[in-house]
Amino acid sequence: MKKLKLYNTLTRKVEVFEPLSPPEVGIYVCGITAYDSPHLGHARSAVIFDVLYRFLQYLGYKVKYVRNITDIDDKIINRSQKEGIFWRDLVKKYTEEYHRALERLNVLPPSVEPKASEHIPEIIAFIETLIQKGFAYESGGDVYFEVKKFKDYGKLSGRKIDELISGVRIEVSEKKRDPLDFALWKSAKPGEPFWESPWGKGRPGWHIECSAMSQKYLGDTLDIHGGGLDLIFPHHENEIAQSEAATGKPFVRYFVHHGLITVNGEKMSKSLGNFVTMDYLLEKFHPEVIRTFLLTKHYRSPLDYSEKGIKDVEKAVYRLYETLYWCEKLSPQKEGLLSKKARRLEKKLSAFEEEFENSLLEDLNTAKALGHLFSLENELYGFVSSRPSITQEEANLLEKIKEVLRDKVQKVLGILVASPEAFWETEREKKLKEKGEDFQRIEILVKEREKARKEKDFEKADKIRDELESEGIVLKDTPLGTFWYVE
RNA sequence: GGCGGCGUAGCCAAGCGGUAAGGCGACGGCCUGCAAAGCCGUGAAUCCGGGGUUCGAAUCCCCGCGCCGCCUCCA
Repeated sequence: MKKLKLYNTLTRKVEVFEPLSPPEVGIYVCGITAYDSPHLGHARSAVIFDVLYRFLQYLGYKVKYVRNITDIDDKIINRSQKEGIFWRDLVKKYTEEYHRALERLNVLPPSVEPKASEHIPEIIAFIETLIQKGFAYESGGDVYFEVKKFKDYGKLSGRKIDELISGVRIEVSEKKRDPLDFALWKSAKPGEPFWESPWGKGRPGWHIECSAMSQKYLGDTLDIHGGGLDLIFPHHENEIAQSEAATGKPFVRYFVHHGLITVNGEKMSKSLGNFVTMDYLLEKFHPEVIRTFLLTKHYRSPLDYSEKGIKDVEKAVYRLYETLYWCEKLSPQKEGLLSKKARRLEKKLSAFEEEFENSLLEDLNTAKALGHLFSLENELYGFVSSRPSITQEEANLLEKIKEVLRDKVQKVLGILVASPEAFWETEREKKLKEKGEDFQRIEILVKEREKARKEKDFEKADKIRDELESEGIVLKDTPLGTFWYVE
């Protein structure tokens, strides 16, 4: 089996990935807290780990992928009280919105998607273990984890306990023995949702659910634990403390953290108000364009969002689909071997097969993999757009290319999954609708112009072309006919 | 202040010690009824600045400058 290299936040190095018991791999990823609409950042997280999930399977691993949903916490309670909605209804609404967006982005569902509220017994049992082992204490209906008792605290984020103590920004509570201690269980105030527990009515703290649920579904030691960079501290640090204190075993072998989406260089977030919701983006751009955009940069780097950035990627994706469109249209009409150009294409294809895989093996370098894809596409486009007919051998080559695209690009990157016909149909209609244009009318004009050109009525043909151009419609005449798209 | 990261062509972005992928855009020639597209080709004397290590550095080390993230909920 080929070896994947992954950057491990625990060691701050790129390491060869060796699961605990191959070919099984257990992955746990922090999903969302369902209290508001998902934005591009949430989508990036889901898409990155989706590619990891797919690629590990491609390499031959048997992957169990767990991605949780936090469905009970302070933000959810606040929001539901503010809006006067039952908290479960609020969670349902945003979870559905999240799922809808991911489905359109062709993100595979995880093996399990556990919710905190459905694992209260496991969470309570976990907390009881921590109390028994002396790592946690009850205080006025709350339960806290005593950070000082866990000597490895800070090993993930590179923080030292003494330095953290001087930090004054941590919420101080008289119930805590130490400001660093964090809540495992919070007692319910009147009107708040609650569950019965040995410490009275209350709800779990945020960090404990991941320790309890990951253990339930994946065991004491996870092969991979993922999430955004912003979760390193305190969330993942606290998870390590809880889980290792409870089991005495290493919690995670590889911590994988991705970079955040920025806008003008600043983190996209609710508090800055600079976020774009997935509903908005999906309305505006084809899901594959968004997915491709999210893969154009290495997962650990920040990705700056701008509409221009997505537009650039859209053009590249358009070309990909135009190429595929012509591929479908070409059929063998003559005997014969490969032309010089086709031979070059053949070479490019075998280079691509190797490079594509190598790129992903190197710490999941999707940006590089896409680079190779575009390079192959360039050669393909040149071949396909310049000839009205091909030979049988050349047709076989095209079939081979399509097969490679299916096996690699579709399967692992999760893009180029639409049929070219369908892609262009939805894309043209959507863009025309935005402009208030009628699809049929454009189709008729394009056909009329083609007819006029055949009859050498160039005056009429040019008039139509000018008219369409002024409406933002781009025409491309090729040996196979006229192709058009909306800018 | 502590910890971490980033700075590569007009814009986006790979590159991780062996002589600068790819995308968007630009330019020249060919092709074309004319454009677009296509074809062929051009484009970073050089990787924020300055030192150092090395036969060799965008890549490693040191010092600056600039930007960002985390240290509080956050993908």
